[in-house]
Formats: sequence, structure tokens, C-alpha cells
Amino acid sequence: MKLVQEIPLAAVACCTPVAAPDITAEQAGTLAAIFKALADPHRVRIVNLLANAAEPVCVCDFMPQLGLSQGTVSFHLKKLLAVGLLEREQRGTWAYYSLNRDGLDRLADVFGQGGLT
Amino acid sequence: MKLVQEIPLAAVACCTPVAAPDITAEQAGTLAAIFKALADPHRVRIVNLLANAAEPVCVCDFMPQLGLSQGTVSFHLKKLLAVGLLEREQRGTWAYYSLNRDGLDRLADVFGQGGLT
DNA sequence: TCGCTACATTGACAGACCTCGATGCATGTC
DNA sequence: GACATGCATCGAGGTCTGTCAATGTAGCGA
Repeated sequence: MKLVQEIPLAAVACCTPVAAPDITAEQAGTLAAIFKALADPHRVRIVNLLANAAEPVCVCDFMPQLGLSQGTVSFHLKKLLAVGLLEREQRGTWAYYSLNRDGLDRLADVFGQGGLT
Repeated sequence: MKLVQEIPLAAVACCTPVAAPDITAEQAGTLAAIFKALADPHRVRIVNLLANAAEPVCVCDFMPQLGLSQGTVSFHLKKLLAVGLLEREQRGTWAYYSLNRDGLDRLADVFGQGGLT
């Protein structure tokens, strides 16, 4: 059970719908890695917070919202970043995170298209 | 880090979009549990196989497809069943599994609706 | 009833995950 | 240059997960 840990941003760009005929083991692994990134309540909340934020959010703002230490917040952000769901922007000492809307939209396609109706 | 293990079928029926404003910790946990069920390549393949199957599939058919032992296949099917993504039907000695299309459709809504465009 | 078949469950183990505190590394300020 | 700040990374811990072999359970046929 060794999952792909680092998924380049491009991987999200070519998500295979779960209903696509004859998914390969690699495609299943890529999809599973993205789901795994969302398989934690704190990371779901991070995505939710970013989805409702008009501006990018810095790490220090997540800490009180999630009630986690700074290192743990960085840990979760890195996971979401690795699968291309988030974008990171450095502004001086601060690191601002925002949602990669394209990534989420394509994830929606994984369920929608492909004849799952 | 204690996740809800058993999610009743109804839970999928009221999925909260990730972009819904101010998600609660419980809602985040429910969503994360569903993503966690899909956070394994073998389980993604199971969903994929069922999505392309015209008829419900029995456990014995999954074993050669996934290359897993019988006990492990049951283990994965139980996970997907617990979050309402699958349906189970007993026919004599056989157990037939099929996709809960409603569950997947609602999961698609989690990304689609809520102003994530 | 007995045996067989198809599944579910259990026990055990290795590996992965989440968390925190501590440390390291830039960047900005004095 | 010295210091403070914001963030990433590391090490260690406890917990959870995925896997198999073995065992338990229910239905079917002889």
C-alpha cells in the first residue's frame, strides 16, 4: 500500500472520471491520492475556508481557526499543495495560500462526466 | 484525530459543499470520512468497476480484478458501504454490490454548487 | 444431517498518518 | 550586524490503515 505522495499540478488537470471505462492502476492511484488529500477534517476545513475567502490566506490565520500548531498547519497545507488543490504565494516573510479553482472544478468532473448519471 | 467510522446512508444525502460558508467541524468530519473511503486505489477501482458494470457484482468477481484476497476485498467493500457509496444485495450465498448513484451524484454537488466557479 | 461454497470477521503485523515541540531558514526591521 | 518574525522541516510519540491467514457464519445441495 504505497500511494503516490507527490502529485504534480498537471496531474489534476487530467483527472480520470471514476466511471471512465477500465481505469488503470496508475489512474486509480492518482485519484486516490487526491481523495486522500481531502480525507482529513482539518484539510476539508482549510479548503472550505479558502473557498469563502476573498483574498489569499496566510498560515498564521489558519492556526486559530483550526486550533492546530504552526507546524501541523504547514503539514496539512503541504498535502493539499502537493495534489494541486492549493496555490502558494510568497509575500516577504508571509506565505499566502489560495484555492486552485481549476483543480476543484476538474475534481467535480470526475463524478459528473463519464455517464454516472 | 478520531474520525467518524460509521456514516449512515443518510449522511451522504445531506453533503455540505466544500464552499458552503462556515462549515462546522462535524460537517468537515462527515465529508472527510467520505473522501477517506475513496482514498485508496483499490477502492477507486471498485467504484470504477461498478460504474461500468451493467449488473451488480459479487465479491468473488472483484478478487481477480484487484488481485487481493477475499478478506481484504470484503474489508474495502465494507468501507465503501459504510459511507453510502455502495449498495449490498444478498442472493442466497452470494453478496452482490452495486453503486449508489445518488451518493455519487451528491458528492459531485459538493464541488459543483456553492459558488466554486 | 453433512459437507461445500461464498462472505464476513478476527488477530497480528508492517507501514503510513497526525500531532507536537524543537530546530532551521529566510525575510524584514532596528 | 543583531534581532524578531513567519514558515518549513525534523524527530518522536501514539494512532490508524491495509494486508493476509485463519476462523466464524449462513445458505445450498446431496
